[in-house]
Amino acid sequence: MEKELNKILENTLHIFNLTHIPIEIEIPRDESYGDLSTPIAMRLAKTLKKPPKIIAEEIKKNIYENYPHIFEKIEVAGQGFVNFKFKEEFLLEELIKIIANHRDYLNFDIGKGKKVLLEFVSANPTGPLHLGHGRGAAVGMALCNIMEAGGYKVFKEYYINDAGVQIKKLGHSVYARYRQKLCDERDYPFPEDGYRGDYIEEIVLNNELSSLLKEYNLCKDTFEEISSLVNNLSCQLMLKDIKKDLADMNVHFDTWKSEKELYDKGMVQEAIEHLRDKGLIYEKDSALWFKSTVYGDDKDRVVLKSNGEYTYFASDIAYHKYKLDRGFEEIIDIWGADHHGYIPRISSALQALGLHSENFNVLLIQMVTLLRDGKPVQMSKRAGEFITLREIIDEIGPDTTKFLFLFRRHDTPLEIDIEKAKEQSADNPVYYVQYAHARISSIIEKAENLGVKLDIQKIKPSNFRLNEDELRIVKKILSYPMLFKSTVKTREPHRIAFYLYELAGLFHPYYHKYRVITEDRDITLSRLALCICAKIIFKEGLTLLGVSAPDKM
RNA sequence: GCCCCCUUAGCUCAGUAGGAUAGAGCACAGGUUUCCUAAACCUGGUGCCGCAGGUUCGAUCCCUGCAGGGGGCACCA
Repeated sequence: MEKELNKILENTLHIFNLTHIPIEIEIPRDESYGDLSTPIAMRLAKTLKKPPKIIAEEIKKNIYENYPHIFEKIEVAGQGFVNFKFKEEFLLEELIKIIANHRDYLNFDIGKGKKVLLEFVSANPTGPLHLGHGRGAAVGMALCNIMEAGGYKVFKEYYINDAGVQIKKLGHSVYARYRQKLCDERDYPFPEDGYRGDYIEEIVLNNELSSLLKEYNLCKDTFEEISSLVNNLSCQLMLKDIKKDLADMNVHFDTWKSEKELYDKGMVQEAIEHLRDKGLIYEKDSALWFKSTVYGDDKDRVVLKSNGEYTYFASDIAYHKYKLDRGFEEIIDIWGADHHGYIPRISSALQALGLHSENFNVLLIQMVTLLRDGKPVQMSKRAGEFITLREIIDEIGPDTTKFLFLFRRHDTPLEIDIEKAKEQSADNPVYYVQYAHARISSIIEKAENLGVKLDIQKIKPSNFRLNEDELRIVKKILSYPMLFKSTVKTREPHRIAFYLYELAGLFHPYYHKYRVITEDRDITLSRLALCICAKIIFKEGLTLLGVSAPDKM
């Protein structure tokens, strides 16, 4: 609907010898202002040196004359808005088009095949995923689906931080627990900064670890002797759990990139050399520094410490270089909001490597707090007391978990009330939306059983009989493209979730007020068409969010 | 001290890349089931959009300052 208006406005402005004018179209707040509206006359007032109302009148007159079959009413209002009300017939034609070819309606070519690397979750494999990771996973997966529907080519990658001291701590913790549990050495010292969570014990008691270490005598060999083996195995087992959590959330990655591999293949050194060749690396206090200030960072950053070790930032540079080397044109990283301070330095590195800053985007994911009985559940990672993503998925199910993660802008803190999430009531938006889909499915099924079937080839707008409530739903459905485009542009998946919630909020009352299957054949077919369309949208939206769209509940 | 984010109805939050008279849900009160799924629906009313300036035809939205809340500052990861 907005696409047609856009074209019409473009043609109209062309008549006035105006080309390449950005056309804004919006849905007016108040229904009485029409279906769509444009403030274009106010925009043009300056260039044309005419009052906006005069311009608006000219636009109105012109469109009225040339497109009498599309508009019911065109009005000039306010300071110069042009408000459009479509003819019912036009709206219904649009509806039929959706049913006839919904892929065409739901997919867009905003990205024009642009290759995007989307990196998300990337949690250190030193413990189970927590809620924040889950939120990042949900947002990442949804964003990927959305951008692909928007014509981008998106690759999803998980970066495994398996090279640093954290992995050593993990291995050391596992080793110490092993001595304590399986070697009868209850007093074996546990590393002070080790990981104390129960999951360490689970790794130790896991038969897989024991069997993999059969050839070694862990009770005799010192940690130093077998550390690399234990570190590695612990990391592998941890990753296995992480992969399972993500798989159960239906989150999948195209590639899992290991940090350790970057070192083993000399890519870290290579990346630093590359920057050195560009004159962006210098030595100070026997350390190597990257001139990130050249690209707007507050201060230069160390890449090679004076003790000869690379910083975490060094491997990050190498990793992001690797992203570019594979030909990706846009880099999107999804991070916890506590990492926001890293944006300038990574952005600097990418710019130094030749990427324009607008092609690097970071989505920051804010904290998730869990409420039980209305009170926040205290979490402390050091003491090993925290609620894992796994526990929440098991308790409230993956669909609810994902939807709740996506029912808020990603950069604002989120509270999840676990009692409410389990309630499966109106407090729980995911059920509200899914239920609308299930209800529609049930209606369509019933109609089929009664032998009522919509023949899309034969149906014409003149067959339709839709009332005011129904037209409101039709318009909401027809506004999907606008919503979708804004979601792609802003990279804010929550907009889809809110849209679906609003659509469900129109459908449920409608369902309650009217019956779809009636004695009147035309009315039945009309309403059925509306239902089929709504179902297409619910299904699409939920799928984009990674949430299931059940036919029965 | 410096940087980032947040501040909208009693509560939780939207607000369509600057538009018209700022919206939902919850909570609270009352009601609805012979009917395609009651996990639903209907009827009730609320706002110094944190404060103060600025930009302009127009600001909840952009800029500056201030206040309150959260997060971050490293040759940690």
